[in-house]
Amino acid sequence: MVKAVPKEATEERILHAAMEVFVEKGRHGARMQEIADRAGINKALLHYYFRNKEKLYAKIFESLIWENISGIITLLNKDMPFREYLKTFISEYIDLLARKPKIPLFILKELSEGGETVKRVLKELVEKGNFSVNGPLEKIQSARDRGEIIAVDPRQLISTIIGACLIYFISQPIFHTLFIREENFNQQKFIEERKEAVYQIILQGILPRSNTE
Amino acid sequence: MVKAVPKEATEERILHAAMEVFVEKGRHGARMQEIADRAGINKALLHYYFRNKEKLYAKIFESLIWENISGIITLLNKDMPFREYLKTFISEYIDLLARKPKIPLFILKELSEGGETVKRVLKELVEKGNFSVNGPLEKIQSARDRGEIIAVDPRQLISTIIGACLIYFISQPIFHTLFIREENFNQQKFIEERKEAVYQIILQGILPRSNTE
DNA sequence: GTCTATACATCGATAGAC
DNA sequence: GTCTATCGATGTATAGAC
Repeated sequence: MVKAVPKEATEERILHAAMEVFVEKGRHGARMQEIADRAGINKALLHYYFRNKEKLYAKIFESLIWENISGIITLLNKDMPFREYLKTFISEYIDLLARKPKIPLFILKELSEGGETVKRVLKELVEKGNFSVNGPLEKIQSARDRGEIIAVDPRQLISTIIGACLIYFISQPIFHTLFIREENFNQQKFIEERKEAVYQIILQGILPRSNTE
Repeated sequence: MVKAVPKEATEERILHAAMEVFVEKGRHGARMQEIADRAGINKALLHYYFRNKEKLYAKIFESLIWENISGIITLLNKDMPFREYLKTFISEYIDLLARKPKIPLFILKELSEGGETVKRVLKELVEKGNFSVNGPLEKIQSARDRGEIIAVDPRQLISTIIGACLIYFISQPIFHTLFIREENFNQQKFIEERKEAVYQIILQGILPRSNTE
């Protein structure tokens, strides 16, 4: 037990480097050489730990999509009064996106290109993961039954919320190009404002109205 | 002038094939061989028309992002009463997405990976394109001044609308996996419902309320 | 487990005939 | 303009020493 560095050190370093490179460059743009370099090893060792690029990619994609989906579903399954539920979800999901802004675009693009590996992982994810969206769907349904919100299709509502949260992070380059003129744009501040803006428009959008128009 | 097929035929076929392949496989996943095959020619001819892969890619990316951005901005610049404006934008933008669902994800991913070519094209787009979002921003501002809608940051509002329209199309595989249980899900119908859902939640979200809570 | 050296495959690009 | 054949570069994967 003299070793200060645990056995897993190398494997962990590889996985960490691989995740960076795959997310930055995509499945095909990623180079084994670059992954090896960032992990501080050589290519041969990559193949010793993970037989080939495909298997390494699968590991990375699997862990990223798993982490992401379960993260969102966990947030969607929290139990609290509806308004607080909505506010908390938006706030925490945006925090999550701000921490790792490039993950969603990576996952979505890989899913849409949909090679065999991706399809397999997605299938396994559903079978093993036991991810159920029934909780959130029922939650919205019952808020609607209690008259807290108006009649909406829960799937539509969830789509809108997630889309509203996501858009800034996936469109950041084009958004900044088109909308930002300020020299020193305060991104931190904008993100905080975004939380409030999304919450307000969604909440007001589904609250019942006493006055008829 | 005996030739029935015009000179441009080959070049057009190449561009068409290249667009398909680049959009499906991405910049690095695309293969010159596959482009040649789909265009019904051989690799050498590809290099005869477009010196190399980079230039071919640039052409495709350029035309796609130009078409897309100017499409959205054109929709955003229509002149009509605010409610109708909102409804029309959402409806027509979703129609546009339904027609070419894979383009946005392609553009967003390429932008985020941001190689030199992409940066150059984006820069040229802004300089030459003279794309101004001032129109839409002022439109929202004045609707707000007239009291038709409540006080909102126009940039936040536009982001929310676009995110809400976009989300279904970019997340289609995962959305279907998680939310669709029906054997014969009617996508056409869902998209039509989506238009109405987005319009309603956004409109209600920004309408003034007479009753205070 | 980790390295160097190298085999093997693929792909972008070019030469040269027609 | 279009083709076949081939080069050269790059990238994945393996052999074999330590």
